[in-house]
Amino acid sequence: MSTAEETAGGEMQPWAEVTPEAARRLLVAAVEAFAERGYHATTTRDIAGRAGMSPAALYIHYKTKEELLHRISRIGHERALDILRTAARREGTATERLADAVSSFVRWHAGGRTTARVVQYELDSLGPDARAEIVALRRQCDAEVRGIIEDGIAAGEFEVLDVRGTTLAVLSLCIDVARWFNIAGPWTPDEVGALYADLVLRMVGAHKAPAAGK
Amino acid sequence: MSTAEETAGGEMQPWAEVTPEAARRLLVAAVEAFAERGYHATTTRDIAGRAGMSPAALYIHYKTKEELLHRISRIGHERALDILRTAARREGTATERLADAVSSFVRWHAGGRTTARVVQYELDSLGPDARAEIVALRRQCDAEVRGIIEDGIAAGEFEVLDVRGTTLAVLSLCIDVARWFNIAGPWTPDEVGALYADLVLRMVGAHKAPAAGK
DNA sequence: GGCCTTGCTAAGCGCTCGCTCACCTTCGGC
DNA sequence: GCCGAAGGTGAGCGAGCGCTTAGCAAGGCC
Repeated sequence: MSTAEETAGGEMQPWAEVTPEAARRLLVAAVEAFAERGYHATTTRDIAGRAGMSPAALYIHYKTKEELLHRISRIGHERALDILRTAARREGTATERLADAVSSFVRWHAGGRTTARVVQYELDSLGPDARAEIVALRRQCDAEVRGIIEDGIAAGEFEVLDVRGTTLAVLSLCIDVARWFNIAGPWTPDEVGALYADLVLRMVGAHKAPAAGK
Repeated sequence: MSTAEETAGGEMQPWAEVTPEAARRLLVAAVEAFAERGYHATTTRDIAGRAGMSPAALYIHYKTKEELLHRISRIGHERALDILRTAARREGTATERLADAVSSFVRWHAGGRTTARVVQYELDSLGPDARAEIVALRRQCDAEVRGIIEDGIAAGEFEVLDVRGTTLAVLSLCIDVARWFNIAGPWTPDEVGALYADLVLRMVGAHKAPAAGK
């Protein structure tokens, strides 16, 4: 299984780039708390407590509570874009690349559900400047997926009525995995990824099956 | 266009069942505020202000802020179930009924985006008892859609790998409309409903087109 | 050994939150 | 014209919020 996320230069430890260690502990604690209760319902005391520190320690490493959300959101979106971009630009037919993109993206949303929830659903809690930066990253995600679909249409592999709408629906389907996964059913991230890749290929009217990719 | 929502006994004024009028005004104000900022970021002063009343007036009609969310969520879910049930139990082939269910359900999420956002995304802000009641309604929504898909398979109209997973994906796709609609693109609720009905029929491998339904 | 710098804590500031309470209208019944 | 109920208000309570500040322990440098 040589799929997008292993070859994207991504770390296995998703927050390894955050230093020093105390700042990373606080950030991981914030991800968990935000995913569980939501940004506004999470207190700085809760975050510091989960990291085993006093409330004041948070403000040595971060200027505000919102900066924590901003850094989480930016790193998460960069990772998401990385996954999609790697799948979009690998070799192979549009069918294979779309299946890879969807299964990788879904696996990320299912496996890292805590992170993905924060990344995908707490966007409105950011201030205008931070939100604008993140929205730009999201548009790039959209462009990568739309690119694959347009390639598939040009190559005669896909049959799509509305490229823009179908792109949005494909991304929407993947993103919403972060909301329901692990609440509803007994699937592994791999299983959901495979199922969703099949569903998406049907949505774009792909003519031939992907190359046995999981 | 004789589709689910017109024949479901639903009101055109969605909150008509809430009386007296002051209680309804407060509830409508709460829906708007919750949809804009989220439950936890909304203050009781904000809700009362939007309704043109003093903060204390809220507590004449509702015991707590959470009771407001609970009532909104229950009425909204009952409406959603109503839409799906009407489409599921009308006459017609499984293909026609599924297309009707999806397009009606999507139109409701797109058109009443403020309400749908609260209903679909603020579930975790409810306490355990209220949440359990709402989750039961959601399971009934799931059962209605699964029923149509199983009918379609039995009738040889659909080809589906995983009934439970596909059902979940169909509902997920529709629900997520409440998150992105009116942010991303220039579609009307009708257009999104029609596009999504087509996409979902592809997902279930429907063999013949639906009967010209919008 | 004296002395900064770094990373942290205990205490608490100012503020706003959900919610309450004492009181004030308005109005139908008689 | 008086009365009680229903529906409203202004002021404010206790609690908890995001964030700040004064001070402390530890380690490298001279």
